Amino acid sequence: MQTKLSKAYNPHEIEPRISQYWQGKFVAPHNPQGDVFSVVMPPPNVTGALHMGHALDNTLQDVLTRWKRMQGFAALWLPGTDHAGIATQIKVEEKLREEEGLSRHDLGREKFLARVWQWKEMYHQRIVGQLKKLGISCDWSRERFTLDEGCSRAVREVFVRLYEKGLIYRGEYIVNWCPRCQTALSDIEVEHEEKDAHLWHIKYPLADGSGHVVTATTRPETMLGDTAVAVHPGDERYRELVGKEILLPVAGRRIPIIADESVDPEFGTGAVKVTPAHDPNDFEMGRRHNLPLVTIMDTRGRMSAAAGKYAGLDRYQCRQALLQELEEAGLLVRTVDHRHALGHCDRCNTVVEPLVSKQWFVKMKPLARPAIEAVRRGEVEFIPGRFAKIYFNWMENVRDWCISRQLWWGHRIPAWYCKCGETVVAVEEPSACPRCGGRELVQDEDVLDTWFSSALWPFSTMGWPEDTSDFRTYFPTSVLVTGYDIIFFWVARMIFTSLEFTGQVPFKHVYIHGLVRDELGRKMSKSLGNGIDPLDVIAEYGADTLRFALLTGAAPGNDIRFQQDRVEAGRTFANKLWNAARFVLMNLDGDPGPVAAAHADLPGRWILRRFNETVAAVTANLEKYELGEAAREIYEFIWNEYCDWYIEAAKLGLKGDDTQRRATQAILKKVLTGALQLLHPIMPFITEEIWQHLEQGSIAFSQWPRAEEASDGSEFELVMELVRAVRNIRSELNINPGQQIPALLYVNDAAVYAALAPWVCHLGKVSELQVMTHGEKPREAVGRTLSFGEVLVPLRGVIDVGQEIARLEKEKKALDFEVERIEKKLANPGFVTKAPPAVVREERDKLDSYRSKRELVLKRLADLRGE
RNA sequence: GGGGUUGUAGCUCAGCGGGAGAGCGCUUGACUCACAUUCAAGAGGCCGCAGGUUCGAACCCUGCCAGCCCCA
Repeated sequence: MQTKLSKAYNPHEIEPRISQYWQGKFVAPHNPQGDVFSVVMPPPNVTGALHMGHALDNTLQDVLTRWKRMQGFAALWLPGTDHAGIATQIKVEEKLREEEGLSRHDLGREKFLARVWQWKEMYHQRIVGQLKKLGISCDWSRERFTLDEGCSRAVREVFVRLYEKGLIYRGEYIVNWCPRCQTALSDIEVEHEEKDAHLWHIKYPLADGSGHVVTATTRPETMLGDTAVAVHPGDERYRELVGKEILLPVAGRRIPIIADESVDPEFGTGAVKVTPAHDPNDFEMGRRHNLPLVTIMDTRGRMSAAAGKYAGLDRYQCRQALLQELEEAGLLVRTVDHRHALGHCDRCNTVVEPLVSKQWFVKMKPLARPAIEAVRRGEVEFIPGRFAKIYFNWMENVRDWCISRQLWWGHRIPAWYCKCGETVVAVEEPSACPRCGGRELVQDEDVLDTWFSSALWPFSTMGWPEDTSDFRTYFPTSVLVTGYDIIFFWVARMIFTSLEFTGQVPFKHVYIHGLVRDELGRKMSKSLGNGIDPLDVIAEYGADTLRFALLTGAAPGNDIRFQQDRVEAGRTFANKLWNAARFVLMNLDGDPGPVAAAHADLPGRWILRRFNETVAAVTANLEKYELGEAAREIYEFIWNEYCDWYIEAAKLGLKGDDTQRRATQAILKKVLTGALQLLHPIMPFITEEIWQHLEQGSIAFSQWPRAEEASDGSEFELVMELVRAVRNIRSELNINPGQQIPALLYVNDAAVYAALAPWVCHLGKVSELQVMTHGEKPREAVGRTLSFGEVLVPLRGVIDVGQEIARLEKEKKALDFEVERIEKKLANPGFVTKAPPAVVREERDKLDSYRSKRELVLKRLADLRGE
């Protein structure tokens, strides 16, 4: 036998070759005519390798992009990577410490940055290689990096403009500080974790010696920085004491008792110590009451000189020592178990310390308002829609964004300070101070939050602030595809920066997906060691299979469990398709030409109709971003209809005369190539490979199939019903699938059904199908009631009439139930008058069908019982 | 405390107003000339619980129970 394809599907032979073939083919047109589709890739961090989440995210984008490209859109998918400030810096610092025992300070800023660039080059290469293995069709000629020249220019431009508008400011505020990373963090970089802890009740004596107040705190060590004690103004217990003074134990300072609405009288004792320099709420309270800031901790979480004798101790050591001293002094009233949330650095998991320091902030309220409205008006649409609620919830309560980081790896803040006290904020380094003319300007040491540059990604990558043709053509983008975990970090920020600087939304749709979890539903993480490397899966099963596994069986926005079973299902599907193609190729001799509708046989007409219905269904699902449903739809068509029914039926057509043979070949080919096209966005490699055995050029640039009006072919469904009935009987009688059996078909119109006989005999392994309208029915036969008649398989000697009677009894009971159910429904006047006429008609048809089936069953029962 | 989300076949999940579905697993039979990574037949579900809306509810609404997530 001569075949053009190997017997089993082998992705490892195909995928690298096809990858090579695609090289450079997905460059988006410059200045295109017609409709445009554009996507910017959420840039992976250059910290390390890609994980399953990236595989999912990029698969989704690739499906959309390939589909739109095939639909004839000028499609741009712009790739890139993110410098990932703090994450990357930590990695390089770790490496430096492990391999050379050096800190970044040992190297100095310049040399350290050179190392980070080396790291970046290496990991960037790796990431690009991984993305290519996934088979994604992005435009590598337009690849960007958040720290490249263009993006950096955009960052400075945005910073300067916001500063000039008063939307960026610098000031001393309390921020989240990571004592390990030695930098400020924004609110959302802090992860809250519930932990069992204690609430300590501490006696604070009044300065006039007339008594004391008991305060409750979870952080006794900060009492050294207390500058007040606060109670609720309406709290009768303490009314008399407001305005008096406390003599702060240990520190020996006098501090006032104040009244503030923010104190919860129900919490603890109703009196709280106020430490404006070490607690965000207290900081606010301190501003309201003009309390001084007493900072008693340094940036490493150690007690500072202001902590007196406790100076130099770690914050937790200090806590223990201080509690002991209070205990001994009889000031520790009681210790209560208490559960509360503690903030942790999302990069290194160290407990974050609220600290007062000078940082840069973005004023959020004025920027958030238009961003909320744009989503409310539907200019940006979240898919699924529920994620808009999450967005609103955050945006409406957003606080100012701390954007400075005490790191080296990132965009240096474009602010310069002069000895005269002047601050210059500019896109380019100023040569002299505009106020005093001094030339010794020093640039701010800090860099910007990574997300500051990410926020500009959809337009900075298109060339903004220049008015480039890409920017004019491809911005705003069509859709952003990303996970729900970064709606706040990224999506929200892109929307407001884009509205502020381009006057347009950055994307029309936001397609949100879930997280990829492990087989047990746990988050994949390094510490658990349960991560599955997408490259391992590709190495074993191929990228198509991985993509298929990620797409199927998941609803938009929901988390996915990554299951081995699903991957294997993908592989068997690929193999199935491969072998279907193999069959077709084996049975084509040259190009069969276009389908001649007039010569299409019954199965041919049927599969053409089903193909067109599938085109419509797959396309409609893709329009709705129901990618998993689209995948399921094409999967079922290929496997259950094309392979299981049409190919089997076509074997008969191929044995016919030249006309029949040619017509069958044409349909086999047309439906296969069409199905390949529908599947191509999902499984690009295998479809490209098979396509090239059948057609010219690349499937990636072929035209997406259109649903055409096709001949009906629905009588083939009668064949299918009949064949299933025969197989069913065969199974009941334990007859081998290979053995031919005779069958008798009783129907109203013999001529119509006699035409179906060849297909029934072929597919059902029926030796002879006798079609009749009346006549004696053999007693020793097993039957099935059909929607259009009755089929009997007569086998003298093998058949137990008693068993057949029992089976018929059972069937009668089931039909009685159905008939009764529908009769009741139709007897209900409410149903007949209020339900849509089509539904009522359907029910009537069903009733007729059940009744006539029951009739047949009853008659057969009577016959067998000899009544 | 606020917001979100999930509860459907043994497992993992689709479906989300008019006759309960898929993959895997399980049972039975078959090496049928594209494919045993296969084919055929089958077993298996008060669609979390209780109310409500509706001619009709697994699907919409409310409450409850159980789980998960985010924010404070």
